[in-house]
Amino acid sequence: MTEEQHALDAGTAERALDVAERLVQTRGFNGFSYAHVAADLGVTKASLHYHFPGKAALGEALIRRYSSRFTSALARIDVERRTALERLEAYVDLYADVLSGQRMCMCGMLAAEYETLPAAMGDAIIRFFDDNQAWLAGVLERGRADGTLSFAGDAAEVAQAVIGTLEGAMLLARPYHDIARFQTAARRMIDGLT
Amino acid sequence: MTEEQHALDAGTAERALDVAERLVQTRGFNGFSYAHVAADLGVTKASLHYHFPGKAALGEALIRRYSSRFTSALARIDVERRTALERLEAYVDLYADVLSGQRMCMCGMLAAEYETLPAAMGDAIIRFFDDNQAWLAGVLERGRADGTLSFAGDAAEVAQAVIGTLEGAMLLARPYHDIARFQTAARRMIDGLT
DNA sequence: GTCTATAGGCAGATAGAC
DNA sequence: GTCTATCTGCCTATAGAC
Repeated sequence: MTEEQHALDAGTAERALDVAERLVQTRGFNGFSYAHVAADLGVTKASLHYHFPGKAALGEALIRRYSSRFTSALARIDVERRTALERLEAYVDLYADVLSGQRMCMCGMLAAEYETLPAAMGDAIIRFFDDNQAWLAGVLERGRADGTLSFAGDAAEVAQAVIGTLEGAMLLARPYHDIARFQTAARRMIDGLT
Repeated sequence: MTEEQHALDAGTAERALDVAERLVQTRGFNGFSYAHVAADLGVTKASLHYHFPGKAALGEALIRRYSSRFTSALARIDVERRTALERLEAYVDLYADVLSGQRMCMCGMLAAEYETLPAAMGDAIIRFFDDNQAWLAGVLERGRADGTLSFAGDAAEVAQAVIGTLEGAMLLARPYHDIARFQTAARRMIDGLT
């Protein structure tokens, strides 16, 4: 089954996650409601409550799926790219793809709203960034060891800085509707590591 | 009249802005209501509607005041700091001060919610970042000219990258309740320019 | 300027039929 | 699984007294 077919055949729960994910990434968790999702899906709010008991559960499912897909993407990069630089560029492309869909990184958006979120969602967001940082730190460390990357200090710190740079660049590119703004910042960041 | 006295004596409108500003910076524009502000102030919602006809007007007033104060802060830096590096560090301190109050940069928070905001607020946010970028580009350009800073390419691009780095670092530091996370990223950024 | 009272709408959520 | 119907509460906002 192709990915396209899967999207068409997906059950209500999965399609609800698709719609809710887009809404969170464009409007924020506090900027959408069950009514929005239901209308877009052509079902009633009550139907959604069958699949997700409440908005908190929906939010947790959103982060779970998003994190899982991100982890898979990182594993794919490990397989498909050889050098640290290529892996770094592929990582940046993950963000660029999100932004090209007029969206913010879901966990970046949720980080902004952190104070208002159910505790379980907050914990999951932290884990998302921890996992990203750990993966990136590994790439950076190996790149420095084999001489293809160059930076001073702790790889974990640089990994943090990389994630912050990408999230910040996305945050600012969106109001301007200008993906080039993101690409320029990302390019400068990578250049600073080579 | 001292600033402290001013804060104590401030009229309802000004105090409402103080409360709303904090709420926007911690919870987002879609994460607070007139009821929150009124309760914190000890007045009724109707009273707030006398000072600000609607939430959109309140939001515009918030950005207007925030931008005005930021502009004043930049002018003060121009007067009080001499070198480009000192000005850059003072600029970073503006952000650090916001974060140390457990807050996100107001315009960074609003940038995340951009899609859901009244058009006038969106335009004002764009102007805020444009003004910041213009000021920073000037500092960077002069620093490069006198040899105290070192970077390649367009100063305006670097200014964008600096703002993005700081906003991104704030965004990520908040869920961790860890200001050091911000300071580390800011320090690395400045080191990359010297 | 601030209040009480109220309007109209949308939020998240549930009960129970089909 | 999905529906209709309904609930309670909060939202933004207004009218009019003091």
